[in-house]
Amino acid sequence: MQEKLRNIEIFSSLNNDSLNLLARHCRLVNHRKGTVLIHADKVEPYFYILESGIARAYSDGENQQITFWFGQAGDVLLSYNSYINNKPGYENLELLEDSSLFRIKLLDLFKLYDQHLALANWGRKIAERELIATERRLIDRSFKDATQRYREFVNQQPELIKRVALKHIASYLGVTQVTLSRIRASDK
Amino acid sequence: MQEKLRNIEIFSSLNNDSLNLLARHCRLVNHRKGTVLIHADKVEPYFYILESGIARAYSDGENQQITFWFGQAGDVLLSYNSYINNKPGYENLELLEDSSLFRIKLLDLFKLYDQHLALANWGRKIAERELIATERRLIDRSFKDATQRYREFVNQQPELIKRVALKHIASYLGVTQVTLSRIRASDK
DNA sequence: TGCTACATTTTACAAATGTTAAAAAATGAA
DNA sequence: TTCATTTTTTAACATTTGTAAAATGTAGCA
Repeated sequence: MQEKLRNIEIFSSLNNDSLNLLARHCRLVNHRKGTVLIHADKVEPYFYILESGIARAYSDGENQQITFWFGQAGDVLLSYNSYINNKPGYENLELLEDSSLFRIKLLDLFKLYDQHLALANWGRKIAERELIATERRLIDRSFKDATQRYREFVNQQPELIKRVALKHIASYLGVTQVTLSRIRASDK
Repeated sequence: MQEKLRNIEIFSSLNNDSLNLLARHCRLVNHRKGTVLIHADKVEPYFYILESGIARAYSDGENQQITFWFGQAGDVLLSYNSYINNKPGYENLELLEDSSLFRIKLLDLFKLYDQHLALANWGRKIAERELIATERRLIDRSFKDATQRYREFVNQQPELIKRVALKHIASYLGVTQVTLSRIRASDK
């Protein structure tokens, strides 16, 4: 198992001992496109690391769903809200393609955090990294208009543009699908 | 020092030993309103915990500044980008009132993270908590219009409304000051 | 092939927000 | 207080984005 994990960027800061500890609790599972791995209205017992495939995190509103995160191979799929507050939250996690994932029990992760310094710091860095990315997106909503945000998304996430439905990308960028269509039309 | 720290909510999960370790590196400093404690174009050597006063984090654009975070007594003032990537970033931190703050050298914090399990987990939880708050704000930008965002801000942050200039609150909410004025006018 | 469901684009119109400039109000210092 | 500065509001107009509905495109399947 640890050979497979070793290839994933997010584990590169871990030495072999720490990685083995994680790997011991790790199981490789497959799920089909459309599977909702994490439900907003439940406290889910697992977190995942994408081995292959694409996922999105979304939040349900009255009339719409907002996609606020995309995950690709190597990314951690984790409902931070349910995991920190031990309560159902606002995050759903859905697979947008048939995927294979490493699955780990959250209880095991917590135990590792409480026993193993390197893993606690690894978990800290994952959250910090995600925080910076989210903060930047929030700032970009103010600094950049929808057209700029779309163009940068195209440049920075060429894989996602190819493989993800535009309706999801529209809500990720903070506009309606109609607006996204207009942007794309004027970009030709 | 640790008696003072003990009163701060963010330290409540730490036992006395851990808190003492932190307190040993902690110095209480005072700064005047308007002081920029952390500059986006520098790698700053300290992080702070607000003892009293109010602060904002902002990012500079060509024609405007975006305020993306407010801090009040008990909050951690930290440039995550500079601290994670060890590079200048996008975050400025300015005091909006005369303030007193606990100041700690980031190098000391890093050492503590690498040596002390409880503190590493403490740092992890701070980042995770901040991540959830930021994620929610990003989602709210899509789900709620400016009027709703303003009203919720008023309800949830009554202190900030009283003490912070509206121009900063406008940019925090993701609208121009003119729009915020209109919302306030129609709310009477 | 033709049917079905779903995704995307287009259109026309409405609503929200931005821009610019100026006036009014509030703040702070001498 | 008075003056100068800054903040906030108001106004008029431009632009962007949203909404709803129809048209078109696409993929899978019987």
